[in-house]
Amino acid sequence: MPLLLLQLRGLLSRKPFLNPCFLYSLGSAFSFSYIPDSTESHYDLLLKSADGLASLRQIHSPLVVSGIVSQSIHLGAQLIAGYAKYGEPTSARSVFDHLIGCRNETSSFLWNTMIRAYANAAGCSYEALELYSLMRRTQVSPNNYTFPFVFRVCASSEAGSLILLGRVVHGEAVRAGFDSDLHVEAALVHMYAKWGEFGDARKVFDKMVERNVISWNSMLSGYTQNGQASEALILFDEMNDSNVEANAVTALIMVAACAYLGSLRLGRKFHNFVIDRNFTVDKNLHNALMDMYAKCGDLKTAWEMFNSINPSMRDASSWNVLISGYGMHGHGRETLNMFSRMQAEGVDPNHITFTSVLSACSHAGLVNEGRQCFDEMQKLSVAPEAKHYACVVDMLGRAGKLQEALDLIKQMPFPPNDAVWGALLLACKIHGNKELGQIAADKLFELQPGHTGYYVLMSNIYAASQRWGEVGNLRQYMKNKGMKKPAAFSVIEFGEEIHGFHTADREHPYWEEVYREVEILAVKLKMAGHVPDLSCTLHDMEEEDKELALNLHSEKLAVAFGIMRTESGMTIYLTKNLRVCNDCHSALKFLSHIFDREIVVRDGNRFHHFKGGVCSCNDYW
DNA sequence: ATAGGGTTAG
Repeated sequence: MPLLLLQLRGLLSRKPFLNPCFLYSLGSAFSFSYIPDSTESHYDLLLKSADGLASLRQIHSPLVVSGIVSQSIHLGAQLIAGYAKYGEPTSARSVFDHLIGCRNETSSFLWNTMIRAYANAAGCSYEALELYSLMRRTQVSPNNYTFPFVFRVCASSEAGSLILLGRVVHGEAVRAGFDSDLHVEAALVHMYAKWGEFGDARKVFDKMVERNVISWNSMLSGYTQNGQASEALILFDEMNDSNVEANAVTALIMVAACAYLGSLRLGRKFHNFVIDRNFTVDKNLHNALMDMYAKCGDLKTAWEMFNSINPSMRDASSWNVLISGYGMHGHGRETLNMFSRMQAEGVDPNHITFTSVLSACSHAGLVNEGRQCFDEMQKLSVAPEAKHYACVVDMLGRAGKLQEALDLIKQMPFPPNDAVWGALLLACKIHGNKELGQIAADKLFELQPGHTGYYVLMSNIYAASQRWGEVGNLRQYMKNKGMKKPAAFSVIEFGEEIHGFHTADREHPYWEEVYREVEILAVKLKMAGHVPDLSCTLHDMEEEDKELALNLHSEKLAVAFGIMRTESGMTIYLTKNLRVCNDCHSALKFLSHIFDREIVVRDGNRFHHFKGGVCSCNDYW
């Protein structure tokens, strides 16, 4: 055993804080000639303690010179994994190519390591898949370690829709006989669930002999990420009935599901679940809980949770959750104050922070502040992305500065996406600008031909300027393509009860009573001065039908039910999947005054707090 | 000698 190795071992056992790489560079600096008799285990130790790209490269070159790397796939794999860890897949690949070139290597191990290196590196999905395909062409067999890496690549969001390829590889795993391996199955469940292919995910999941918490979590998060949070709740009950115990990750996913649904009661239930099970509340879970309280209308608790974090432990993500929470409730000034405090406390804002701040400015109509913020982000070298442009266009557009919004779009250094044009289209609908709206719509129909919302917006713009012919054409087009206007849906929660209402709902068990209550409310509203806004209905109806249709909007049914069923003075919490229409917004303001109740509504875009006849959004939404 | 799940915007 060479001297250096003995010394290293000795030193390390006595002083474990000493990094052998440091000693090694010391040795090189004094020209100790240890390299010629260095051994595999010597390098093994060095590689294990390499703590950065520089030290890795330092070890790499003598390894090549001595020729040891060509003899040891073990060392080669360590180098590959090391380079991958420090974000250098290209260097990893050169080691791999060198080894494959000189060794005629047929074991799968090195290939797996290299595929993993690509799978973990950002933006290397294509390389990972290409290597997998090369592996098969070179007659090296993929094994139970290979498939999970490949499925993870197919599941990764940067890789677009790789689900088809995933299915092909799934077939290959079946033929190779690895499809009932626990890890392969878990990776498959994750991949299918991630892409919302619940049938296939379920098929793999159901036939797993050993169904563990990881696979359950994959299914649950798949549902939540694909907008099916209520399915996640159902599955969670199923999990409870199984013999698998939920863990802190399960709780995190479920808290996020409640945030999505806007259900404070369920959110609290899962918070208690975390406490009862004594789960460690790490930073992520803490943030998820804060976010849930903010998104369920309970800003006070979100704020308290934020304050319970030791100030020195507050990082960008905890600030981001708080800032976005205040922003979506329309508290523009407070949001900007928090943004300043964040910077004063030395936390660097990131792209998410700026999205939240810009959107807060948009909600609160703080145009100048928003413009400043957009300039500031570029000074802080946070590159504006499409979502930031979308927020600014939204902000300018809502404030009626449509031309400025269009000018900004034209100045963008990359092609605007659907979010940007969508913001402009919405602004055109609010301000009734048919010409600009047409420009935005043409782009959107090209970019997202299947997105129903844009057609609905454009037809609203035509309708507002009485272009019935064009309204008809658009509707006919949608009908031909089988596109349906998304159904409005409102949920009201009180005590232990949750009730959902569609537009003109006749399925709710108490719909007849609710309809009677709505009629009573309509009379009270008129007496108080509310004028029904008939523009919120389809044009080809009789006038009286229009008024009736307005009264059956889902939020009116839900609020009527709330007024019937809850004690006077109690705050009413509503969640709606789409934006509130003008007529409902006005009606809710009057109702909050007539019944002297606070009504909190989370619509598809933001919160409205109705109290004493006014709304926290100042009619700006 | 290599393997699986998670939050934050709109």
